[in-house]
Amino acid sequence: MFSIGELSRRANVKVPTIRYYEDMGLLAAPERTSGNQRRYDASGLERLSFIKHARDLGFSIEAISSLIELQGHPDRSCAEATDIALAQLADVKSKIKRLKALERELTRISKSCAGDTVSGDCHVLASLADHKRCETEH
Amino acid sequence: MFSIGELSRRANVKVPTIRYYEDMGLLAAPERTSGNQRRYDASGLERLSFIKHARDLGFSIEAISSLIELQGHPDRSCAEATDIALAQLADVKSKIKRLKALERELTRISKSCAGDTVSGDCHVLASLADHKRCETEH
DNA sequence: TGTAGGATCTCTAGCGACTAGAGGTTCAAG
DNA sequence: CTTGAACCTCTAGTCGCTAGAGATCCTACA
Repeated sequence: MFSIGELSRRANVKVPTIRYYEDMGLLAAPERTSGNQRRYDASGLERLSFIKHARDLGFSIEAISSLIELQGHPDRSCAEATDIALAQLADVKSKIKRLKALERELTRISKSCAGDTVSGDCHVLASLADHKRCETEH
Repeated sequence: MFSIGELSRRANVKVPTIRYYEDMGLLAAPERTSGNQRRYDASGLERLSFIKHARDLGFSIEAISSLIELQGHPDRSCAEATDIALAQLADVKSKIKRLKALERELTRISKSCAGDTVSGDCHVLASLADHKRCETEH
């Protein structure tokens, strides 16, 4: 049995975040000492590590809720979990696509100025003012 | 002179967002009719288009504030604008890098399950539970 | 056993960049 | 002059935390 601070160190998740996950229903409310402090065991750490890993991979709290729900029903099809993971993958892919378009445009805009002019004649500002100067869609 | 709704259509920015930009000091408070409604001219549209384009490129409100400040002082060096653009580019690049790592991991995780098992034996859930199964850092 | 002080508790508010809604007023067309 | 769409301000909600206040608890050391 260990404290919330110890759990925080072991899972590498900040203390207020742990309490937030409990409020959100991701983490079961643990036992308390007579003085009302939380005391966790290995299963609490395991659960929190799951959440942390999923958050690191960009899953929303809601998606993680669904995944945890599924864990609690080992008889249900794993296709649901795969669906959630695939949706997350699609989301990541579309973000990458969009960011790459921005990268191209920002590279072009940044290069347009040698840095030796005054801002009244600045191509960076001009490029931002006028979308038509853009070479790709974004 | 046109209304906020007309400005919204022309710049493709929602009405409440325009008012929000005004509150944040990005957009100058425009003239008002005797009935207290906002009336914009071409310069308002130009300014809002600048803001919209910069937001689309991922610049923060704060960064846009700085850029607008610079526009107001055409004698100052354009190097500041370039710096802001380069910082934004660096941010975009690092986001791409991180998302690509996630993409690899999510692809692997998603593929690990054919979808015909029950969740008690689901590799997606197992992979999320155990970071050590990951092939790359993320 | 007393005490110091770090850890914990709950609660509220703030972040960024909006978005939604309530309840009221104004504008423009017919 | 009436109708109703568009406008006004204000507050609260979104997501996933994070920060702070003020109070209580736990533990190690003297």
